[in-house]
Amino acid sequence: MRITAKADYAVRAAVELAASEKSGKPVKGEHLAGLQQIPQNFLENILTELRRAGIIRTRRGADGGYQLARPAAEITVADVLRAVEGPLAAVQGVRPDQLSYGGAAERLPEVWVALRASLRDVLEHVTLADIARGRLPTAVKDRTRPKDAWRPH
Amino acid sequence: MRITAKADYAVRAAVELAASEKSGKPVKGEHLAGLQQIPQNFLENILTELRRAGIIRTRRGADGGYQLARPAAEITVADVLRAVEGPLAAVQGVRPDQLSYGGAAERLPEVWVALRASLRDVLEHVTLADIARGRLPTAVKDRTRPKDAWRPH
DNA sequence: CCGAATCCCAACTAAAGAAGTCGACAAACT
DNA sequence: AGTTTGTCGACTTCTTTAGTTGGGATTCGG
Repeated sequence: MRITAKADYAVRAAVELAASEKSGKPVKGEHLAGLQQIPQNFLENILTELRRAGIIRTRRGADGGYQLARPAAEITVADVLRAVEGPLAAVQGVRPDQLSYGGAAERLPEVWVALRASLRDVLEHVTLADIARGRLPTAVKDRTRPKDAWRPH
Repeated sequence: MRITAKADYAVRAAVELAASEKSGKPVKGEHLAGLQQIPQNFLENILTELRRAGIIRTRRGADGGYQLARPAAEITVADVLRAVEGPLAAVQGVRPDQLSYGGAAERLPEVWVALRASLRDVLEHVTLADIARGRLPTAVKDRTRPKDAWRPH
């Protein structure tokens, strides 16, 4: 249940691209790395994966750089995470809908499926534009509101 | 966002213990391993962690074995997962409530907190008794009902 | 009190994943 | 042509995962 550095970097970089979407100009790797304090070489590896997934577009040469391939309001955090890690939730590398257990644990897969559904509830509804603009959707706000949401559990 | 073999084994073993709760007798490691097809030595390591976390009780010698330390209806899946892995969600090992980013990603921690909250929504409401008896709470059922919850995403 | 059954614990290992780094190469612009 | 920038594969280092092994400590039945 951990979010890796790679996944975190991917989202942060994508959000920065969302923020400079209106300029229309590509952002250079070096600049992007500086904005979010991410090791540049590592970041460029990640950006290449995002390009292969069709999330960003790139240009080489002077005046080159990275930019979103689609409007920021149409790219969700789930899209970015799936591009750099695989499926959102997996048990020992297997997707929860393909599991089958015997004995008393027979109904356990349903729990894993529900878990995945609740991840999707959040991740598929927050767009890069939402984060960049600081206007998070109610699906998120409602879940951060309860005082104990911020408890260090 | 993956559930490790260890976490999966821990929950399955705990559910089996829940199922034989009424017998009042401890279940042997070898038997438990057989029931869920888990490597016995590895399982016993895990069970020791569960004991140290106060989730199960053990007895040695002939007639020894493992049993739940509290009623199965009072132990949630989240309890078991926290016992064997750390906190439910962490970004690069840091709990989401302690993060802070600059630039356009400033609001990103709220997304991670919402994510964790939605994990808790499921995991803190399903008990071992629920799974063993096959009666999952509505918090889970509602999330497995939509047809696309089982889609291979 | 002896011996068998059972859990306890620390140490070890092999394989994979995480987090980067590096250097040569390919495209684009001036 | 030459500089700027992204592309790609290979490599490294460290940690985690998924176990295994072997001896030690408890408990019980006889």
